[in-house]
Amino acid sequence: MEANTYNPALFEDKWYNFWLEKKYFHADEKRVLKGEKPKFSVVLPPPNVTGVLHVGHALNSTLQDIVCRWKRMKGFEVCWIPGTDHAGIATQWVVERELAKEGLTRHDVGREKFLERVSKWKEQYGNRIINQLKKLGTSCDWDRERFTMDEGFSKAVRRAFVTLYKEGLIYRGKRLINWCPRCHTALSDLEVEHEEEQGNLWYIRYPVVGGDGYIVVATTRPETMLGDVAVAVNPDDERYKHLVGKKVLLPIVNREIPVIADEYVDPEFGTGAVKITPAHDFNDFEVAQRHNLPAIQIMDDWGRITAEPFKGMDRFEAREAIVAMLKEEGLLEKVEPYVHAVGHCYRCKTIVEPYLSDQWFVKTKPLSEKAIEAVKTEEIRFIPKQWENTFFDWMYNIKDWCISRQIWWGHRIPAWYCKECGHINVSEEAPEKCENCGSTNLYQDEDVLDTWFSSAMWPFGTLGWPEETDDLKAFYPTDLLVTGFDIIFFWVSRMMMMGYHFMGEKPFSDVYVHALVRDEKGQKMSKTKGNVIDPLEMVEKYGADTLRFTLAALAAQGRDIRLSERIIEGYRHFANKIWNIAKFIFSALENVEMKGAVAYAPEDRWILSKLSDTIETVDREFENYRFNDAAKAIYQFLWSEFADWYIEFSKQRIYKGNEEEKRTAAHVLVTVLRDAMKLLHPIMPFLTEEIYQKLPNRDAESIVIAPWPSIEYKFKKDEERVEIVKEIIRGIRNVKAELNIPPSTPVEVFVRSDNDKLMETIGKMAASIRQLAKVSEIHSTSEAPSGCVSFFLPGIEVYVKVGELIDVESEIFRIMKKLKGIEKDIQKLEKKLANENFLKKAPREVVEKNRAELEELKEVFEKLSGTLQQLKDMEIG
RNA sequence: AGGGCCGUAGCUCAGUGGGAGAGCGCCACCUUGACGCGGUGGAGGUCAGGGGUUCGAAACCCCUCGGCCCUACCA
Repeated sequence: MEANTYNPALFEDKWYNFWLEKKYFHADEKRVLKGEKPKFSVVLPPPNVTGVLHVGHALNSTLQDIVCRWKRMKGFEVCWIPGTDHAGIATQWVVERELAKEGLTRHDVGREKFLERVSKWKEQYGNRIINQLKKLGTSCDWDRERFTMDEGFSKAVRRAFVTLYKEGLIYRGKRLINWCPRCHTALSDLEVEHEEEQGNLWYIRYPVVGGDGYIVVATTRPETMLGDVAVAVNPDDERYKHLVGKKVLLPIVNREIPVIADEYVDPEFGTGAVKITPAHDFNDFEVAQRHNLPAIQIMDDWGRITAEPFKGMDRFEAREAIVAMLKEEGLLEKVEPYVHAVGHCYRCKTIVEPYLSDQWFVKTKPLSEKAIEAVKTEEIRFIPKQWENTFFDWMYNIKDWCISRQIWWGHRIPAWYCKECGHINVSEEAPEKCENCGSTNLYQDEDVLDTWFSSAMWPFGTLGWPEETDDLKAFYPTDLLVTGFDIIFFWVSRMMMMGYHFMGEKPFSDVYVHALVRDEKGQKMSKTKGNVIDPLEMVEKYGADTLRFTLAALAAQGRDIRLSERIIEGYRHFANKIWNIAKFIFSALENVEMKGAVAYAPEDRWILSKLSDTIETVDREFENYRFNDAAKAIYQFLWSEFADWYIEFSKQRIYKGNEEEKRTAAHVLVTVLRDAMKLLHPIMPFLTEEIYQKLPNRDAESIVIAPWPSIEYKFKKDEERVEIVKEIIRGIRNVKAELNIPPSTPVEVFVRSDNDKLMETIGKMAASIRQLAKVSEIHSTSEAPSGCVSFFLPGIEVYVKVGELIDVESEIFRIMKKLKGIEKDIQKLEKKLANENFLKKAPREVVEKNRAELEELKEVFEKLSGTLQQLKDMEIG
């Protein structure tokens, strides 16, 4: 404790390594199974292996760590399982980009070599984010670390797939899906981001066959007309009734297509006539099915046109070309600017294409029911509750989930096709022969599963499923999930579906949905905007504890966090303050013999009582995931109560007291410090350990496993009396400040009170009052002395003798100002208490409180008026 | 189009039916034996605006304005 200022770099790594060596974070399933300890289990949302730690991760893991460390100290066997996600599309993309630098594509190197390359990449960088988490102090059970593609997990995934397939909940079919022509894979509905974009509505004339004139259709995608199979109108639309059943000639292609009637068409929009392109539009696909129309594909999987006369042209080039050709032929009636939502790939932002292809799907409706029920009955709770709506909204409208991806990095679909009979063999291990015809001529499906399919199994896959492990028995279901709202659909709801289906039980009890971390202007942080705050840089500059405390202090429920380096810097002051509190206490201990009896002074009971209140508050706020309130309570206690008042009080005895007084003060200092460090440990693990280790009253090998403090002290009366002493000191300082008397000028003080207990407390604390308010002497008096400035507190009058220092005029001004304020309050209260409705309808205690307040104000008013009169007399005289 | 969130001190935000609060910033003063990353004292608010419910509203309801987000296949 030699250093004058807080320097976290000197001890953070040291203590983290110590904790790892001691295996404090390792959960013992046997202790739980034997009933020796209650369990508390959490799974860490696995970050992408490609990931680099950002503030969102920091917030996420800090909040979990706070709860886990708190529970650990409360005696729970805490099992917090970390790991990483293989992040199929994202990871593949990173490696493909590397290849591209060498001028290669994945197809050039081939599947096997490519996968080797990805694995190598994962070996090299996959643990980066895990190591970064450790810098933050994360207390995960690293012995249980998992990866969504490790051997056990792969087995779990195959088991789940096969089971769902046999139950008819997974099927294969040719459907229209979202396709990313750049990533070259199918995407689920969720992986498509819709963004408003400025486009056009092109009005195109389709000549009516065997008649005169045209039917005009409006479209945002003229290039798809090559695949049109009909024109649809609303059946009730009088304008077009005569045309239904007739044919029109599709321009450029010169194909005759029917005019059909379908409810789907909105007569109000555009011309009320819609071109139908089943292979390239989701709505059109459905219309076509209702009318038994074929789907004509005119684009390949790279987004290139396959139909003449534009074969080989990119979809957007083709749009220009077709519009130009239509214009030339006089078939383009008009063009209107039009804003519409366009789907983009969530990974590479390429515009996605509805694409007709063979894919695997999960039937989600049957799986969703139990999950919905669980949230309804609060078997699973969302915190804050408002997120339930988001969850329900999606679950009620859930659609089948496309789980096949045309990439290589991921869990390969365990399906083998028979070349002889076409049968699909689905099994966990590669079959030797076709189960239908016995042929050995089999080949495996090329596709892999959506990454979210495996992460949906995270809460039980990490515990060893499908084996019936002790871990599963001890730790499933987990207790808490902490995550961001952006993956409620992707991940949270799917874990619920899978958890109930395979475990027959919920995967977790509480889902705490945390905020999004924005920059100080409220904008999302992004590398392109350059407004990111790098948590590791912050750890280096200010310490992990400071960053953690900042995040906790800002984590109010249901609101985004605006973070700036300035705020983090501000909270380092708090860490520094704690450092200095400890420094003072350790130096105070040097000259004290701790053995022997102690006798509490009033201020001792006061701070111990406050400590108990704080323990109560912190416990409650942690229980309710109100991290900001817990942080605030500790901050307030340590700084505003302990440092500002108690430590100042204690100096009287530490520096000037007899042996017993010194010992008592030291004893209380150390008790409060220890318990306060424990309260703070979940939020600031390193600093609290550093201090705890130096405490003479340490009650465990490490604060990590130290018992959570209990509520032992309740001295309400002492608490109240010491509060009044504080008010006296504050009042004297205030008088000096307002009368422009330098704070250091000693003054004489008289107090008058009928409250013997209070007078006794004042007597005991006289030395503190003299020192802290710079008072020369404090006397008890039975009547108001003259030549004094006075103020009044509940049950006591205080007179400050200012003698010739007094400036009568400014004191008169001061009192008049006060009287004015009091008068206003009295009037307000009198009016309230004159209101019969208030007296009749308000609860009695509220009325009583108001009455008492009024009485008190009236008393003070009278006393102050007396003083004022005295002063006025002095002025005249 | 539907849904949600937010608007409180200069800034960032707590506060959800009975006294308008915190941190930072600001002003003045202080080399007080842990800390100037400190101490003491202080200034500062029509709780976005309007209406309603209530004895009583920053809080509950409705409307308006302003900011943000999510969901959705309207060509």
